[in-house]
Formats: sequence, structure tokens, C-alpha cells
Amino acid sequence: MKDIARDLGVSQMTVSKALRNHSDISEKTRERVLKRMRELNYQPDWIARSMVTKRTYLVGLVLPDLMHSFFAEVAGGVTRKLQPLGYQVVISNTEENAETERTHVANLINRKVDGFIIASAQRSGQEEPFRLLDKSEIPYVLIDRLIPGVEATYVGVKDEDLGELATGHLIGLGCKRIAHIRGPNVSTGVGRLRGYRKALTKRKMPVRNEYIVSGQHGDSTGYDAMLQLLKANPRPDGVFCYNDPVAAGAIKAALELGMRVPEDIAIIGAGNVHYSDLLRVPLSTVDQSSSIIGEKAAELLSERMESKKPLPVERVFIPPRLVLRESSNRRTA
Amino acid sequence: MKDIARDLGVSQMTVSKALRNHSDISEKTRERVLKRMRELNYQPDWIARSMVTKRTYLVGLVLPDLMHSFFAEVAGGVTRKLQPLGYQVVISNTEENAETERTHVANLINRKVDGFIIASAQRSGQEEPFRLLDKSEIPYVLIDRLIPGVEATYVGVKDEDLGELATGHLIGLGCKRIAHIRGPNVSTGVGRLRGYRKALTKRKMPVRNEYIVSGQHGDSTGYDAMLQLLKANPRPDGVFCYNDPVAAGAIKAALELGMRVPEDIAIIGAGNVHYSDLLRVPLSTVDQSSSIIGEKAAELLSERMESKKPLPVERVFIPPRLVLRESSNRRTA
DNA sequence: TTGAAAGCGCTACCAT
DNA sequence: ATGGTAGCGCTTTCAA
Repeated sequence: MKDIARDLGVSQMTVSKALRNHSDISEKTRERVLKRMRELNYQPDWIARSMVTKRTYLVGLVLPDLMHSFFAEVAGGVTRKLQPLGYQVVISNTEENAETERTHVANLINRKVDGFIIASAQRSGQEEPFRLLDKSEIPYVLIDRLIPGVEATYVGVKDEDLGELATGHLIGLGCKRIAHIRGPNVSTGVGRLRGYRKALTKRKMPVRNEYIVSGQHGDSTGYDAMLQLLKANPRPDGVFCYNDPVAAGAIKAALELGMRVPEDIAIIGAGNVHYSDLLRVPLSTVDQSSSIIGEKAAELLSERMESKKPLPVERVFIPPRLVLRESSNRRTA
Repeated sequence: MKDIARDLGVSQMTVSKALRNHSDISEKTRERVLKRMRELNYQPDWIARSMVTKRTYLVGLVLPDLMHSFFAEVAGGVTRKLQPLGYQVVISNTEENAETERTHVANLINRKVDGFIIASAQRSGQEEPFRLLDKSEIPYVLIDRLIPGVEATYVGVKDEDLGELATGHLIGLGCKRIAHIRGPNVSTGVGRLRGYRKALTKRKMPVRNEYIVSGQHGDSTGYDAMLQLLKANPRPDGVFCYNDPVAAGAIKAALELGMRVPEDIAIIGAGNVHYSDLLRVPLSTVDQSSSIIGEKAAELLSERMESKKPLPVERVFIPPRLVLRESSNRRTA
């Protein structure tokens, strides 16, 4: 930058302003500066700039599991929106570990990212990362998972509605003994479970504890959970699974035990991941508009990053939507 | 930092050194500094530090498609290795677009990342990002895809071997008319195609052009490619697909047309993505050790980032490994 | 073992 | 429309 100024016989200031299309710099000078800049192949130093402006144009995207394509899609939505605005996205994969999440968030705060989008792996009662965030005054948006006790802008579905929708669908199919493979102890897991209970209760169907087993994330665990479920007597004839990966594992287990899906047991998941249609039995699911969640979150965050004063907390709920495929394709009994 | 110094009646320098365990600062002083640091909840400013040290502890990870779980797994491997060393990983998703890749790489160079790991979407003849990189002197490691004309450290499989292995397997099964759904015009696509040809030629089997169709990435395209393939007369009885997502689509198409897999047509993919076992027909595939690729690349890169002088170019080839499942489970004819 | 001075590359602020 | 001064928060170099 100094070189350009020297070469052109103007001050460094003029150059600095010209490069940023600052208020009133004559067209002519700007042209000259830009020309020389290209000649020298000069690129402004983001770090030095950040140091004085206090803006890094970095955004932290904190996700529990990149391998789960729901989150990969969210990440796609976020970057698609944020890149054109000049932000770079730093993805932190917490592997569903609250402690990892805490350190990553602390790190990113030190790095002075301009904002956060977080699908948190914190269990209830652990709000430390959010206290750090609030203290740092860096704006952030929660996605997918709400954290009790944390008042923050959020984008996601109402998980209770999702659970009720899925369970209600199974009931409508004529299933009499509906089980649930539940997720982890975060708002999504808890909410979907609550929706499941609610749907049953509303129709005056009993909620049986042996029909609720834990699945967590991943494929093999859905498999294990289903094996356990099928030990119950009588066996369930419908299962609402916490998410699609779990459901995929569940289908595998059911088939291995010689059951037919959906004839003997109907199965529905959640998330509508891209390969659900290609599974052993194409999977009915509840779509959560994953990439829209990412885009919307990016939008809300960028408003908050641009704004001088803190913007009000906003909660955006995206309506869940049934996607029916073979795994629940059954005539009403 | 100044505050700590003032409070303790020492110089800012002493504090700076104490915090970095610099050479010889008395134990006592260090303790005092650390204590006060915790009290004030002080965190060093990475940006200011970067400005003078010229190290950002950021690594750019440039991938063509996060939705493809092969790359998601690679990303997992990379971050798992790099986080503990104090690096943050900035993931850039180029969506298989050479132009996007170019701008992202340029951006990240400006941001002074310390190194790059790249699975490039550049087609042959486009080496611009790499010329930028070479000029910037930032170390980088290529993964998965080699770029002709770019001499760089690389981690991946020998795609020709992979193609030969997969095709050879189909031949061993007794398939007589083996087709290939080929990938994009990058080293992986080209190499696998070459391996396919080689395997056939070696066994003196004919290479028929109508048995080679283009699949690209994604699910529906594998589906489309298979539909096209099945118009051939006679129909192929074995297909080697560029990767698992393509193969998943291909299976769907074959089944829809009433063919049995593997009885009428055997199918094999590549990449061993995590859901391959859960597909309509569990998919035989060639494993590429995706997360090991990520880890190894991270290792090579960190050596190069720590080293003062440029380290020699290294090429690490991970041997491909057959994973046999139902989609190619057939008695030898 | 500790500290003072200088400067990294840029921009904010205020003058001209 | 242009420029001078100061300073962001840290580290490096060299002196005490």
C-alpha cells in the first residue's frame, strides 16, 4: 500500500480510501490506484484491517455432526448465503460433545469471529458457552436445537409438532402399537418424544415405556435400538424414529429379523436426508427444510452482524412436512 | 495485557513472555501473571498476535461437495488431527465449480491461512489456483484428486488401481458385459475409467462405448445414467460406478426396471460411504479410507507449516480395498 | 530476569 | 478531495 502511494505520489490515506470506495475520492485517482494495485498484484491484508476495524468477516458454524447429512445441508445453506456477503465460514465439528463445543466456541471468540450459528450439543443445565457468548457481545443464532434458559434467536422446527405429525401419521395408518426410538437429551430429542406422547394421548392410546428406547445418533445405534424394541411382547407395529439415520438402522434390524416393512411394521424418520429414498425400504420421513434453516439463520445473523445495536431475539419456526414413501405405505387396517 | 502489567507492577513485556512460557521468566512472576489473567478473564488477541507473527493458525480445507459423505469423512479426519495442534479449519465448499474454487482460494490466501488441503474441482488445463498458491508460498496438500501439471504433495488412492480392482471383481464374478458409469473429468474420474478399461483389456474382453456413460456426482444422475445404460442391447450384466452415490442411484433405476440386483446385474461403487450398507441392495464398494486420507493429509500439511524451509513433495497412495456386500453377491457363472 | 522502543499494515479522526 | 497523526494489541530486538 505504501508502495502504491509512493509510486503515485499520493498519500497512503488516499490509497486506503480509494481501495474501499470511500466517500469522495476522485474517479481519476481511484482508477490510478486500482491500476497500480493490479500491476503490483497487491492484496489488502485482512488481518491488519481486522485489527483496527474489529471485524473479521469470519462466522463460526458450530455443528454436532457433519457426517449427518442434515447438518451438511444446513452448512450448505449457510455458506451459500454468507459467502456472497464477504464472510468466510469456519465450521467446527463438535462430535456431539459438550466439552469440545465449549472449547471451540471459546477459541472462535478469541479469534474474534463476527458471529455464530450453533446447533448445540449442550445438555440441559450447561449453558456455559452461551454465557461466554453473551459476555462477548458477539451475535449468534441457534439452529435446530433450543437451549433451555438461553434467550436467543433461533431457526428450526417445532419438534413437538414434528413428533406429533409423524406419530399421528402412523396412527392414521392403523398402527395400534406405536414405538419411538428417541434421540439425545437435547430439545430435538425431548420435543419429538413429547410430540409422540401427545399424539398417543390425544387419541387415548396408552404410552408404554417398553416402546420407548434410546437411539442416539448414527446408524448402528438405530439398529441396536430396534433389536431391543422387537423383544417387547407384543411387538410394535409402527415406529417413529428420532431421525433418518436412526430409522435406516432400524429398518435394517427389522428386515434381518424377518419382519416386513411396512406390512408388519411401519417406520418413519425425520430429516429427509438425501439418501432416504435409496434405502432398503424407501423411508417415510418428516422434512425439516434443512438448507432453508441454514439460509434463514444466515440471514438473521447477518442482520445482527451489520446492525450497530443489538436486534431483538427472534424465533423462526419452519413447519414440518410429511414425506411419504414405502416404509409407511400401508392401507388403513 | 496492559492491565495485568499495571496491576502487577511489571512491564507488558514480562506479561507477554510469561503467557507464552517464554525462555526465562521466573516461576513466581509467571504464576502471578497467570493468576491475574484468570481473574480478569483475559484472552490474548489472536489477531494482533497474527499481525506480527504472520501465523494465523487457520487452515483452508477446500472441498467440492460436503454433501457427499466421502468428503465429510475426510473433513472429519482433517479436523481431528489439526484441532489439537491449535489450528482452526476453514471449510470451503466449492460445489464442484472451478471458478468458485478459484475465488475461495484467493480469499483464503488473503486471509493468510497457514496452509491448504484441497480436493480440487479444476479441470485439466486450469491450474490458476495453484499458481496463486505457489506464488504465495503457502504450503498445501492435494487430496483425492491429482492435478496434471501441478507438482504437489498428495494423499489419495491410485484411481487406476481402484478401477481395475472393482472391474476385476465383476469379471471374477462371471459378468460378461461390464459397463461403467464414469465420473467427472478429474483425475479420479479419468483414473477409474482407465482402470476399468485396463481390467477388460487384460482379460481380452471388448471395451464397448455404449457401456460407458457419464454419471457425475449426486443421486439422480446415477439413476439417469443407469436408465441410459439399460437401453443398450444386450444389456450389461455388471456395472462399476464412479462412486457410491452414483451407484445408489443406479440400483434404484435397475430395480425400477424390474431387474434383480445382483442376479441380473451386479453393481459395485467406490468410497464406502456410511450408508452403503443400508441401501435397497447393500452396496459392494471399494473403500478409500476416507478419514485416514484426511488425517494423513493433515499430518503432511502440519509438517510443512511448522518447517522453515519448503519440504519435498510427497505422494502417499492408500491402497484401495474391496468391501463386498449383496449388490455383487453372485456365484461364479 | 526484565524492560523500552519500534513496528506489523491498516484505518479513524480531524485538518487542510 | 487529500493528508497527517495516532493507535489497534501484540511481539521482536536489543539493552539494562
